[in-house]
Amino acid sequence: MRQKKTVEHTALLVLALLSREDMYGYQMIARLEEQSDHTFEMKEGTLYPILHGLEKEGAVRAYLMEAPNGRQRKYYHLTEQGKGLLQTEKEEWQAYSRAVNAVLSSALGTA
Amino acid sequence: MRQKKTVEHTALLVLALLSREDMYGYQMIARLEEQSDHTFEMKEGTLYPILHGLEKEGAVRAYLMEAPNGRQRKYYHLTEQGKGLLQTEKEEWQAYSRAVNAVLSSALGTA
DNA sequence: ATAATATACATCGAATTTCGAGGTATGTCA
DNA sequence: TGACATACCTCGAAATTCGATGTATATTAT
Repeated sequence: MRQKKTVEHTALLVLALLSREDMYGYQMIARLEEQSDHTFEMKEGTLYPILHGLEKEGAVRAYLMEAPNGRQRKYYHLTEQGKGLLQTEKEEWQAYSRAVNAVLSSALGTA
Repeated sequence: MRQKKTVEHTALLVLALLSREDMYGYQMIARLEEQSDHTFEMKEGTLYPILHGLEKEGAVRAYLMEAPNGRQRKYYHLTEQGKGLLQTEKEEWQAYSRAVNAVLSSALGTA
């Protein structure tokens, strides 16, 4: 049904992660898993296209950096525009979440 | 990324509505809109296929009833099996919601 | 009386989102 | 040297929702 645009919460999660620090893809998957207590297991086939989309929109900026061991990593940085997007999507999530809970709380006690 | 099965919360909303009383399709759309403070605007093209699916699964049972004005309506009743499904999906939603909030709360203050 | 609107059901193709499977390459460890 | 983890990527398939469209009946306005 989705309110206006989308309940595409995956991008929201990525933006939230990047608001703390620059990160690379593989790292995001791991962070999401720990921070969500193993509820989220985002797949690479989901994440990479999202990152590319956010980059195209100007919400993130990518740069290559070498890890201490010599491996090449692609870090993503949240732009000012991305911060705005995060704010918007966060509010959308809160409205969505509030609405689901409102419907649920009027449901009869399934424990 | 979805935890195990699905974040298909639409069925959850329908099941929650039916836990209170039997309802017909058109009524559900209206109830969802008011109970969610206009956040949800479920479309008929979304709802009817879901109802048919839930019926095939045995979560709801349909019956025809004539409205006081003579119009024919198709009411849906939540079965015992449907109550079990509601319970399961409710728990899934709670885990999902908790996880999103956990990631968000560790994000930097976007107001 | 008639036209417009609201109610009420339904289906179908298109768009969006996510996954699963597969591919490439490099670093580490047995 | 082979196995495994890290790290990036793409593509087709599956799932979900919407928009459009169709049918039919009741209500309201003209």
